[in-house]
Amino acid sequence: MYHSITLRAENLFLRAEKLKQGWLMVAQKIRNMEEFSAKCGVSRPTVSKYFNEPSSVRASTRQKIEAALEQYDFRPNLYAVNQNRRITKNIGIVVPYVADPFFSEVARKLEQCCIEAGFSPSTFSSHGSPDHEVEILEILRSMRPAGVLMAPIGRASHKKKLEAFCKEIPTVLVDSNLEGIGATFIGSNNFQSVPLMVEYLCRTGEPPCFFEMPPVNPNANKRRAAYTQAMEELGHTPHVIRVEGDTWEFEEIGYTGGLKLLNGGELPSRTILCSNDRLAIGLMAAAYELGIKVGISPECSLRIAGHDDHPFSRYTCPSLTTISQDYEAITERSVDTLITLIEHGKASKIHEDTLYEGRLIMRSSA
Amino acid sequence: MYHSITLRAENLFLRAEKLKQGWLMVAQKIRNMEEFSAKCGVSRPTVSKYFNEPSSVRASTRQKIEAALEQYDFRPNLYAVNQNRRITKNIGIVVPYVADPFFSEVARKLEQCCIEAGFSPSTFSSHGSPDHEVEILEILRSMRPAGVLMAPIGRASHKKKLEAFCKEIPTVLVDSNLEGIGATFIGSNNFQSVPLMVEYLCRTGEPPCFFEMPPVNPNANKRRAAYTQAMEELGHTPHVIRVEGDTWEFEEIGYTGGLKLLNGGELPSRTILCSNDRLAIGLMAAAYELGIKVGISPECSLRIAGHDDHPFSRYTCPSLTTISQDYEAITERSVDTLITLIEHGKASKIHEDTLYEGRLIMRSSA
DNA sequence: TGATAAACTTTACGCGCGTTAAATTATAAT
DNA sequence: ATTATAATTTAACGCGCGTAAAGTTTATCA
Repeated sequence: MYHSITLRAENLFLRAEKLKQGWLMVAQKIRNMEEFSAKCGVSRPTVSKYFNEPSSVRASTRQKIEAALEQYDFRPNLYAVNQNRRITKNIGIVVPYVADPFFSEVARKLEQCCIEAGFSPSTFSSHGSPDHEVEILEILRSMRPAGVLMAPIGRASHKKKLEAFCKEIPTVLVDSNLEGIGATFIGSNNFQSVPLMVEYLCRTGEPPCFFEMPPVNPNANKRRAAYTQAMEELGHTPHVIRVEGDTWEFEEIGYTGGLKLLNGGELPSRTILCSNDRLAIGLMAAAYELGIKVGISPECSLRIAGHDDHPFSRYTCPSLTTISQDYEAITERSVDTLITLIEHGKASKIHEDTLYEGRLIMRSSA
Repeated sequence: MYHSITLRAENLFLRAEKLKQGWLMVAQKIRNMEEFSAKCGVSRPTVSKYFNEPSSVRASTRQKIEAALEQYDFRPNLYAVNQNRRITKNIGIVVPYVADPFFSEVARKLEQCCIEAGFSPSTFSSHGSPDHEVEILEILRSMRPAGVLMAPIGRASHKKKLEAFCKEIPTVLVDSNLEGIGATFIGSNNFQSVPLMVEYLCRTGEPPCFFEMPPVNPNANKRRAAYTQAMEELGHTPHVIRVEGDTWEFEEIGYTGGLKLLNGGELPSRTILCSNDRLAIGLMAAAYELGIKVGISPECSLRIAGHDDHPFSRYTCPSLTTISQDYEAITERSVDTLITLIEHGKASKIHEDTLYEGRLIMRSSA
């Protein structure tokens, strides 16, 4: 939408300015759209129109403006623009914990989609703290965004404040759903992905137990429920192992919990399905430390599987068998939905939640 | 002229408001500072002063304002504020790749420091693309930030554009230095940390060879040089192994490069020092796949060490021996430096670059 | 060629706030 | 109580741009 100035053009300009001004070595800066429109030979309202939508002006006019843009380095003042537009072109993106590679990937893809759609994304991380999440909402409100893409922390989120926020600003929930909050929810279908994994594990060895931490978000709950259901449907007894921990340091939780579990000797199954990859990574570290071989090969005594296809799960030792969420589809669909919501108002609120299916990624840990 | 019109309209509005308040007890929405100051019983300029610096108004006045703040949630319009302030309270943060946990940690800490100092950070990730890095600079310029904290991509960065940017806006370089660009540089001292590791490795086993990818940034170059120097000082012959790859998927590069290397059979040493942890993680995955035992215990045939203390390196199998950079010190110092730069102008440009020392983290991989 | 629509120019208002100067009031110190 | 000082109020301007209305030019098509 806005045009960047090439370095070459800048240098040419500087040279021309120096020649023109002779003794004054100062390059003339364009201070505002008024000055710039004078250089264009086009009126300010037309230049304004151009910046809002280049195709809305005549081709000949556009050429004049773009020629000037190459010579003079001008961009409309962001704050003046946003103050005067009844609605900004900003989209807020909120993730619960950006240091979690899963969410940094999600954030990256969301950003990309927003930019492609002509919006300006601003990404925030709640850093795992519900208070900080609420603070972000405050900041967002002061940004008057056109809409918000939000992956909430989950169970600990301050739901009433979220709800109030969503009523004010079009918001699409991503990854983790909070019933009745936001215009729509887009995420993955745990009741498809988890049974897929359970079935695979049962088919290839001992039926799995389920390794989880206290459910910080609805996904965790759903995954446990999906596990139990799948096991029962296959005629097996489900076993859920819960470990303590309420931080977002999932690897640490999986590691310390894993040490306890594996030392205890009362393992209900030699196949462990973890509620997410980060937990699995911690558990694998614990197993390694205890000299327990993990994997599908005959000499191994433990199988471990995860969920999410964490970017590093490809490089664990052994590589982690997991479920891959359809990042691309989820992020694209989220942005699309939000934009129609922005453009067509709440009329399109009829949107049903969208759930994408996960893919089984068979590697060597299970 | 138009003020009278505004005032009249406002009176009408207030009257309507009184009616409404008598009817229903709905908390009225404040539209601007004018309205809010009326509710406070304080003049608008004073309220304005309060928001810029609460301690600059009398305690009794502050109480009035804060009492009103509790009743009517009002925040000054972000865009109007920033348009009118000669300089904003924004600080731009740029990292080369936010999906790299090292940088997401750095970004998180930088954000935190900025907030504590009363500034509003905006974080951007170059996503490993120099073009995108330049685009971010354009966006940043339009944000008129008070200053910028920048971890550049490095070798591939468009240096001239960075240089031009830094001349315009106070910028502190973090993590990766570009000679002559920016006001100061703050990072860690590779010529201390790498020798520390080399010495440790030599003392406890076979002197290491150095595993690196094409140096994407000055750090990589310095680490190699530091390795070579340290080896020579200890009377050993340095061996540098370079693997190909120009993306930011370091694990993948380490993995494929590692497979080739370890299959080749021409390994110069059974101890490998990697130029960073992510590369080491990939290499370890390759070793695992080839059935090569990594670690310090007697039955292992390969030692691998990294650099950076990547959040995940604690949970690799085996856990990764590495160098921990002093994140806290680096980020705090960066923000401090930037703020003095902002407040005292370029007068304080005398700042020398600051290098922090790394700590040896002995785990079980080497 | 003339009629009509489309694009443009001119003029002007308003957004919400920072900021300043002068006048006023509150507080502290003598 | 008087004075000096600090804090506040009042009034007003300007930031840079979106936007609207009315008049003018340019393009389009018969």
